[in-house]
Formats: sequence, structure tokens, C-alpha cells
Amino acid sequence: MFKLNKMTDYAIVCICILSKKMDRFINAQEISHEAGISLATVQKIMKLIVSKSDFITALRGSSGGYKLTKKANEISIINIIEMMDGPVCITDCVDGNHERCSSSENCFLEGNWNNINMIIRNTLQSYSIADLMCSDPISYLYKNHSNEDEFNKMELS
Amino acid sequence: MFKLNKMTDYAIVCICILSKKMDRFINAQEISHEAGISLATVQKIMKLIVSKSDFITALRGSSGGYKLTKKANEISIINIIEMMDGPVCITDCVDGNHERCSSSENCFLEGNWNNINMIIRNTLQSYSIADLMCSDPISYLYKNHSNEDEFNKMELS
DNA sequence: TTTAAAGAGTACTAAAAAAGTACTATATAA
DNA sequence: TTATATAGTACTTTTTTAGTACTCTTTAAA
Ligand code: SF4
Ligand code: SF4
Repeated sequence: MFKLNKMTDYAIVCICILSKKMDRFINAQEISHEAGISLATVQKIMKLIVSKSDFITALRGSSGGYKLTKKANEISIINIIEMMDGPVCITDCVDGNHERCSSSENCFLEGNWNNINMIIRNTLQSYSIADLMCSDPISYLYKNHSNEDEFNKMELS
Repeated sequence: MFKLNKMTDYAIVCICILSKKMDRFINAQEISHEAGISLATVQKIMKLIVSKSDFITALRGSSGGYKLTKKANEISIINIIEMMDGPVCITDCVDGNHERCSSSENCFLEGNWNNINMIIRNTLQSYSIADLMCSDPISYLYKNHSNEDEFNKMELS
């Protein structure tokens, strides 16, 4: 499916929770409670995030936990997605992908996915977790798109 | 991973092959040969496509095969993707998704993915298999975007 | 009318990926 | 010193995806 992994989704939820309380360390239990995700899963995800990202500090011991070092509007959701899942590559034959497609020798579409992959990447790139938390489509579009092109295409409910 | 299923990818390759020879019926063996995909897999995919799409005709018997009823520029790649995989839903809590997220009762992000999901859907919607086959980024962008916004964001190689 | 060729339908198997669990080690503040 | 919290690792289960096999039906040509 063309869907975010559950773990990646959860990672974003966890980071959003941290971004709301940047003044202190939040521990896994607190995140688990607030997110409605099991403690074990939160622990697993947080460990991963810390080891792979550069915008989070962890502190052990009592009154320890996690704290962000960047603000919500400075963290693009593509950072989290690529951190958890590796590079966004819609197919195997896209630039930057490590795996190789077994049909690439015959396939006349080889490499042609790069354009659309780039467009999707740029979309994700321009979307911060602050945008995600605010959930207001109008503010995002006016901020990021000078024209009304994309705006009109959206079927606002 | 944020990647197209192999079967969906293959489906698009097969349809592209058909679109190059719209004057006659092409059988599974010929597609298999041209695509470099095993015959059994091509057969499976073609059966699926026929049963789910409205732009392909199948003919049994000798000199049978498959033929498109629409031109390449009239078939959006999102048609094929959603036909093979179901609706494009970046998370479970996006409108139009059938499954339910187990955290949706607690999660304060519930519903907030709709915007970005819509933008991705629109991107895929506006991309036809003719665009994919041509592989020329400039022609696509000038055709579909009146402004130079997205154009400038792309890192053209 | 017969026959070979090709798709339709269905069920099954194998492989890969994702999600969830458990346990030990290490660091920290009280 | 102790309780608490993260770090690291390995394992198991579940789910999804990919691949295979076989029978049935349709069709055009011999
Ligand atoms: S080379 Fe062809 S079959 Fe392989 S990933 Fe690219 S488009 Fe798909
Ligand atoms: S409700 Fe929250 S956890 Fe569930 S799919 Fe939506 S964002 Fe993800």
C-alpha cells in the first residue's frame, strides 16, 4: 500500500507531543499515555529516533526523558519519514535508492519515476510538523504557495 | 516503506506497453517478453487490471490478448495505483480510508493528514502514463503548472 | 466441427516485511 | 546506594506481498 508505516506514523505523533512541551524532559511513559500507544512500542520508537536524528536529546535516570532541540516549524515531516524508513523512493529505479530493480535492464520506464518522486519529496519537505499540528489547510497553502493553483485543486470540505 | 508495490509498478509498465501499440491485441506472452517480467506474473496482473478497470478490453482465443480503449494521456497513474492498491491514504485516519486506527480516539493528529494526503493525490492525479513515458520534466511542469513555483523547487539534473 | 491458443477464476505456497515483546546493560538524579 | 529511565539487542508473531499451479471458459483458425 501507499501508506506510511505505523511506526513512522507513531514517531511523528511522539515528536509532536514533545514539541508541545519543549521546556522539560518527557519520559516514555508520559508519551505513551498521551499518545495512546503501548509503552513498549513508544520505547522502541524513541530509541530509534534518538539514534538517528539530530534534533532530540535523551536523558537517563529518574526525571529523565526526551526533549527536542528544534522547534516544530523547523522539523520537516520528511526528516522523520526518511529517518524511519529510509529515502522516499516511489520505485526501485529512482535516484538515491539502494536496491536494484530486477527488471531495470529491460524496462523502458527506468528512471522515469524521478520527476514525480521529486515532486512528492518536495511536498513532504515543505510540510513541517507544525503545519501538521495546526491542521489548517488555508494557512499552509498561503504560506507555501504564491499561486492559487494547488489551492483550487484541493477539495476543501 | 513509502514505495509502490511491485505489482502496481508492473501494472503500470504493462499498461505503458499496451499504450504503444493500440492498433491490435497484445497477449500476455508478448507483454512478458517486452517488460522482462515472468509470464505467470504478467498473467496475474492483467487479469486483475481487466476486472477492475474500464479502459481495457480482453479477447480470448488465438490471436487474442489485451487492448486499451483510452489513450496514454487520458489515463492518470492514480487510476492504476488505486485500482491495484485501493485508495491512496497516507495514514489510517485519512478521509476515504476503510480501516480504522486503533489510536484514533486519543490521537490529537486525527484527521490532520488530510491536507497533505490531498496534495499527494492531486500530484498523482495530474500525472498521466503519457507523462511517465515521456520522462521530460520540463514539458510536464509547463503543461500542468502555470507558475514557476514547483518548477524552481525541483533540482533538475 | 475440432483443436489449439489465450484469458478468467480460484486456491495455495513461499518469502519478505512489519509489528510487537522480552531481557540485559548502562546512566542519572535523588 | 537505590530507584528510575534510556540504550542496546535479540527474538517471535503477525501481516502483507509475491509467486506458483491448476482448472474452466472463450475464441479464431484449421
Ligand atoms: S525499472 Fe521499470 S519495473 Fe523496475 S522499478 Fe523502474 S519502472 Fe518499475
Ligand atoms: S489517528 Fe493518529 S496514530 Fe492514528 S493514523 Fe491518524 S495520526 Fe496516525
